[in-house]
Amino acid sequence: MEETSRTRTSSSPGPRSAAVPAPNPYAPFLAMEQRVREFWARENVPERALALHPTGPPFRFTEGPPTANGRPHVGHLMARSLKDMVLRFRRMNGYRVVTPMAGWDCHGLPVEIEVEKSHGWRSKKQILEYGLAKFAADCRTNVLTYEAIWRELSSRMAYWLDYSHAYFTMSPEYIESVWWSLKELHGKSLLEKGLYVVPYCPRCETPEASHEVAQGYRETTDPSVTVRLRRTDGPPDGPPTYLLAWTTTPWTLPANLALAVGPAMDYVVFPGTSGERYVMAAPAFSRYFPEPGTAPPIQEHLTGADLVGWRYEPPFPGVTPGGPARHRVYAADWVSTEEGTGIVHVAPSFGVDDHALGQAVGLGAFDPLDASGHFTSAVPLVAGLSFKAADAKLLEDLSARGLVHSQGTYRHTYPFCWRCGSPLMYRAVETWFIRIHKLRAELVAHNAAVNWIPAHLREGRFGNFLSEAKDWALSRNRYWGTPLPFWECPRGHWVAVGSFAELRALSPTPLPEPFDPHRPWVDEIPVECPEHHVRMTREPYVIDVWYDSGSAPFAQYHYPFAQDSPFDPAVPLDFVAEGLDQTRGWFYTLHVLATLLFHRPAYRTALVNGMALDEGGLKMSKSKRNVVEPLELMDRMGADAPRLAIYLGSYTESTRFSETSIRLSGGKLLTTLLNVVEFYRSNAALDGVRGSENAPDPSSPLDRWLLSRLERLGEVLGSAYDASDAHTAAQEIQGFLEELSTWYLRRSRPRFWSETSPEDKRQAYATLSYVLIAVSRFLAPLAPHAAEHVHQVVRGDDFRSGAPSVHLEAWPRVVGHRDTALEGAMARLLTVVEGVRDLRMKAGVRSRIPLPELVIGGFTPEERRALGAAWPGLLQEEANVKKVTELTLEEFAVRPFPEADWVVRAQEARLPIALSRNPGRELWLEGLSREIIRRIQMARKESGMEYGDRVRVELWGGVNLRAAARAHGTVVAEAVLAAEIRWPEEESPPPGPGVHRWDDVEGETLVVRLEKAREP
RNA sequence: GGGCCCGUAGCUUAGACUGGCUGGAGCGCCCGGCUGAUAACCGGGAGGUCGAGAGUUCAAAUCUCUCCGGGCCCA
Repeated sequence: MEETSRTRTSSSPGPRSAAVPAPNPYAPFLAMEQRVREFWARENVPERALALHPTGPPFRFTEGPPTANGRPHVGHLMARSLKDMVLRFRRMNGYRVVTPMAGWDCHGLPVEIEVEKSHGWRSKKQILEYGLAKFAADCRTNVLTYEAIWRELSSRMAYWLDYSHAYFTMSPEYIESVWWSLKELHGKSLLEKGLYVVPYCPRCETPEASHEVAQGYRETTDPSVTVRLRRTDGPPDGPPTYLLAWTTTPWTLPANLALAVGPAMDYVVFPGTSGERYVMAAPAFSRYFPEPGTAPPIQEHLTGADLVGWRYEPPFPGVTPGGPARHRVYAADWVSTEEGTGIVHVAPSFGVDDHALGQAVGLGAFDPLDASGHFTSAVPLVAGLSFKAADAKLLEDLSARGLVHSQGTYRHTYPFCWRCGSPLMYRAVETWFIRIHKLRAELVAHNAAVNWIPAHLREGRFGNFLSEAKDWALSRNRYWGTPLPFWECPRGHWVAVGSFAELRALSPTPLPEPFDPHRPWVDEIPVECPEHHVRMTREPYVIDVWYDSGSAPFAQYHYPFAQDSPFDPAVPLDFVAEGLDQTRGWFYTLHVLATLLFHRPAYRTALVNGMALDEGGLKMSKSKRNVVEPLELMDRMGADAPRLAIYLGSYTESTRFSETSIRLSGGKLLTTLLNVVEFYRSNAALDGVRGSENAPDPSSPLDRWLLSRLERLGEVLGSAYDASDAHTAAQEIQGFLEELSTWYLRRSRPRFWSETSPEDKRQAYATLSYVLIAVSRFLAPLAPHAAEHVHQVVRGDDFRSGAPSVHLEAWPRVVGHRDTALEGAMARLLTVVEGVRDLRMKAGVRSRIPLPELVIGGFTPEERRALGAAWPGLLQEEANVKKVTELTLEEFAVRPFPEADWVVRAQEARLPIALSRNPGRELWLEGLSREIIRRIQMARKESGMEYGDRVRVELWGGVNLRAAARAHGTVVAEAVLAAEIRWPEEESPPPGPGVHRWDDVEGETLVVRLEKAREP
């Protein structure tokens, strides 16, 4: 890494990091990725990769469209890393990904609100004043605000998507497909218009769907009030009796039309301070009067059924219209006593249960609010006030009239508009509904076939949501969206239009060319009823944007209108992946539409990542200033380190994101890999070797072990990737690289420098290059840049023009290198190696000094056979001993090892070892010669010599050092590439450049002076 | 209030479905070593009430229940 990175860093900083001159520890990553990206761009690798295997089996995929006017965050980095992993693996295995098309979610409130903000508007009315045509144009412009950033995110992290054919949910073709689907649903009688109580945003003046509401729950404090309502049909001479009702929405009290009680529940009657009588549920009584001494006496016990039919005076008499059924007590099974008084205030316009009760007993509706949630003149006291703002004034008035029994505040979670933040209200409005509940059973059945990752979602979060699937409130009283394609005839029926051709046929005038189906233009088309030949009007709504994105699998292809659509209505997608927040978002709408339209599951596999948290495990939010910007992260660390960190971590759970954690996981793996490759590159360059991907057949046990280990890795990876399990894949690769680097390579290093065993050297190169090329493919789905780097460097193509890319290569085939016996035996050998290190430390003899003999006992004949003839040599080098003696367990047990000469490690009963501890003068001198080598190497490095430079060396030292150098002069000269080694006569060296001095080399002083030798 | 997920060493995690050796590894830390990958490598060590408690069992990190803490979702 060192040399190459030094020359490359100058060109590496991206546009954002250019301002920060501080040295970046990830410069090697950045430099590597920069070169790779340039290569990809020059060779059009992404385009070619996406076009691979045009006739291969399809792997069906749909990219979930991000909202095009929002910025990407780290969560998208997670989801996209996972998607990329799966798609790359499939491509490597001959599949045709259908299709890696990017997509944009273009419609809806997010866009409208952005445009409203840009104009500084405060209400929906201002949109109309501005003009719908201009507004739609503004929305269209706003949609792609962040397109460039999204493209950069994809490109920078190497998530290869086809952006040039991206689908837009606002395109006429897309909308036409959505219209087709709506007509289908209409044909199946799954669409219905009616009065439904829905979550309603008064600021946006539109209902929201349950999956939208799910985005916006927040903790909030509301007033909590208990009102007393006087019974009007009691005995005329008795004291007044009051029913106590509790609410946290005082603004709904003017709309009160009834009270509800639990018919089987117990109620008590107790006296007030002025002789009046109160009624509430028995469990509530003990909550209202927790101190036994202060509770009033209970005068009477009643059941709920006793109360049913009572009449009472409404909280706002004269304001709320009366009626024969109104302002009476009804029985309801949903009344609870856990909160409030067990007597529930019923406002049919503002609650699901209230509405249902009103329908059942004929209460009708009374809704004193206008579309924006402001009181109309129906309630003069608060006319013009918004519903929340009216709370205080209404309470004041109730209090003045003596109707407030008690009040306080109530802390609870309450839904707010997921886009504009206004508190929502539950409100009966006229809306179009998809009657999902009718198909609940089918929804649940199809879910059973989905391979959820993690699996618990099937029965858990997603399954629960399905089993109580609510009808889908589809219409929105807004402007920038797919218009609802239903036209109403004045004669009282309506016509669903499923295509532009149908619209054309119903219109006496030709459609404009080109036709934009958005509002207002769609509403300018005159449409005639085919039966009655009168002008029809379109239902004035647009539809929920989530319906748009849920339509992506077919609408992105303009199905069923396009001639060459790859969409097959009978077949689910093979794969989708998004964050956990989409469980009730996109995953849900995909599932619902697939079931309703095609009667099949939407996808076979759904991979769901957890949420991205900050370093301390907290949710990222702008206000906490703990948001990690994915592009900034990659500018600093590159893409592969964060990607690997994602895979290595437990991404199906919430995951912490920080530079530190990424450095320690993904960065570490990457460093190990790059170091191994750099070792290979620098040596191969010196030896003029080019990597080969032909399967080698080496004789060294180390090589054969590595090949076997590689093949085992391939097997595990194959099944892990096949199961979309990036975590296992990444951890396996990490483990393999660790063993490759710290065992195989450490032990094999001398083989690459050998000038005496050319065949062994050739085999080492052949093995290592073969393995690294395989690793580059194993790694390609996870770390696309690093994989390409390895591929280019090891094959010797080195990014030249026309060089093949790893991302156009196939998954490696199994060639039969597996040798489990060898793997087992090597593991045993490793325990011996560790044992020798331990013994050397106990003996106090450093590794550099050779020792005469290592005795081991207990290798089985099978293990010996598996390791082959060469293994004692392996051990000899690793242990730095002159002789390895093999004994059986029995022989080892009876052989004496006197402590003066031996250190023994016998506790490993099945593999005992003994090491002779006294080197003797000859071996000690040999060790000393290696001390000299090491010092000269350090001097070489400090002097900035290149690996291949030949040098002239002058040495000064004591008698032992001289003796060592005399005995091993040739070895020393070879090792340090010395053209000449001299021991000058002068007592001490002249001062000057290239002089290095050590004062304690085994007790003597060593001085080295170096200079570069002239080329011979 | 309900549902789902998570909790293993300072950090990242394996083991949990299918109970069984002394709960394994990497990073970090301490001691020592090594030096043609060097912000690398090797040996040794300290560090764990497996969130807590109860139950089932010859045996529980693992199965069951309760509780605590965190996250997400719902009402």
